[in-house]
Amino acid sequence: MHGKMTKLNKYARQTRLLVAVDCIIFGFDGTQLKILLIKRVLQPLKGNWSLMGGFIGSAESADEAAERILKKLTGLSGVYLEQMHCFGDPKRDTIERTISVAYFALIDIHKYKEQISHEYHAEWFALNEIPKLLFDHASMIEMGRKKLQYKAALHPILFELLPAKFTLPQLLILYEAFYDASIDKRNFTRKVQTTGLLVKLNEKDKDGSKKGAFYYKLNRVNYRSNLQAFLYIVPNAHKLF
Amino acid sequence: MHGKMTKLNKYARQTRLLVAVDCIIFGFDGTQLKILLIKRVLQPLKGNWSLMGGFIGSAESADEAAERILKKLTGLSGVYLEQMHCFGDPKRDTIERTISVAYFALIDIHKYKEQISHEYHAEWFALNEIPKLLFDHASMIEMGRKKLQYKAALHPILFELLPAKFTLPQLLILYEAFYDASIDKRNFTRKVQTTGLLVKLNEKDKDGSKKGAFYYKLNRVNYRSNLQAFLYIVPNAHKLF
DNA sequence: TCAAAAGTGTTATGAGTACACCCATGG
DNA sequence: CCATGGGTGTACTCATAACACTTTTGA
Repeated sequence: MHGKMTKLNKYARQTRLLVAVDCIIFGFDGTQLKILLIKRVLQPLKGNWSLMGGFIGSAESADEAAERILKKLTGLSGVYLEQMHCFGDPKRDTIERTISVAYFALIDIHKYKEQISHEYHAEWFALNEIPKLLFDHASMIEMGRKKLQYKAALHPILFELLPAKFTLPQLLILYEAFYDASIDKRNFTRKVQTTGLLVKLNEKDKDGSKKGAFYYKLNRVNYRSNLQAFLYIVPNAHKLF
Repeated sequence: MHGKMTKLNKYARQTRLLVAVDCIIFGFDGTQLKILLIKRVLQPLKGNWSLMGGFIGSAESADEAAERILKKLTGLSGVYLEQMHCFGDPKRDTIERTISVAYFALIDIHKYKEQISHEYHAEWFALNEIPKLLFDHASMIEMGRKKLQYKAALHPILFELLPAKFTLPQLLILYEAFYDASIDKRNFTRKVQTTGLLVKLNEKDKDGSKKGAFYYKLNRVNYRSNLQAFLYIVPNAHKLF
């Protein structure tokens, strides 16, 4: 009994399945946290809103497929992209059984705008205004929101949603929007400052006020080494869940 | 252009893949954290140690497949089982490309012993004595260990590794073993007691000492409602990562 | 009686929280 | 000069951490 023979015995009679990747793409427009959805222009299921997704090709890994798909829609690569969960219900895809590996991506919404491709009829939706979605995409988004809330309460990943230069008031608004809570300005800025993640720039954003708010950028070195560390930026984080 | 037609266009030409589930089964023997591995007795790759796994059937979800596979090896159902990560490298399985969804399970090692099936040549291995493993199973275990350490630092899930009745010294030893650290007994017991997760029984375990240690059991109601809450049982949890 | 493990209380430190006023500027 | 948003300091509270002795009992 050689390998090929046994492959027939053990592997060959198994069912092969379609395997897809779906991307939950988060962005922040300065006021609200939003998700990028596409509208299907082709059959099947034309007209349905859905997450951006696609099948895993025969020579690519799931991570590579997610990057490819994200790039196809946004033009962006090298952005924060994390595998979230594998959705395996046999009835989740109504056309043919498909396993889907959901990823979530955090992007700077402004970078996206420059490179938007209209081919997919993509639109940003606020989290509380998500339209009816294809298949189980609504539960994917719900899980994505929860997991991101969980993770961002412990780790400084929301910076990924901001441009390279941002102000402390912008950062505060982002956290307040995402956790739907008002956060004390003084405690917040102190906490963020003591993390050592920020570098103050000699430049002000005068858009939001007459006085202007200083721009900051990330200290990328400290950022990378602190991504795994617990940094409780959100107040009362331990009571959140 | 109707649905069937488009299914041919869009779905039909996609590659279908084998999709498997692998289970990282953790147990605690009173001294060490261990993982249950099986030895393949058939070709292909006979003699290799590996995680317990199997292909996802055409009518079952990934979660159901994981439960089925866990039950096949341990005889146990209703145990703690959580999806961990989907491993999708096209070269990870050397026989045929297979996507694998890894799960981790926490079981009471003593329950298992009663129902062990010798069919799979299963053995428990301490985490620092894992033999060479099939495919990418070593990295699955490594990720499993890390994720479990992370999660158990925040949530009281290690109770799943203990029998229904356990003593505080046993619990302490479990945490010390898992985090390879010595933990202050007084702080530990106080912290655990104040969680409200434990019910003290009027019975002592006299195995470990002459004096005997009181047995406790879980308050299942509080346990379930606190699984999502942050409970920092491990000291210096925020410096761990 | 003694060895071996179980059980328990106090103090100190530091992180988190609550809270209110001055600053800078453009209109 | 004033309205608007930006920026900062202090005191209190509570959770965590450090630390050592007494109790029980079988051999």
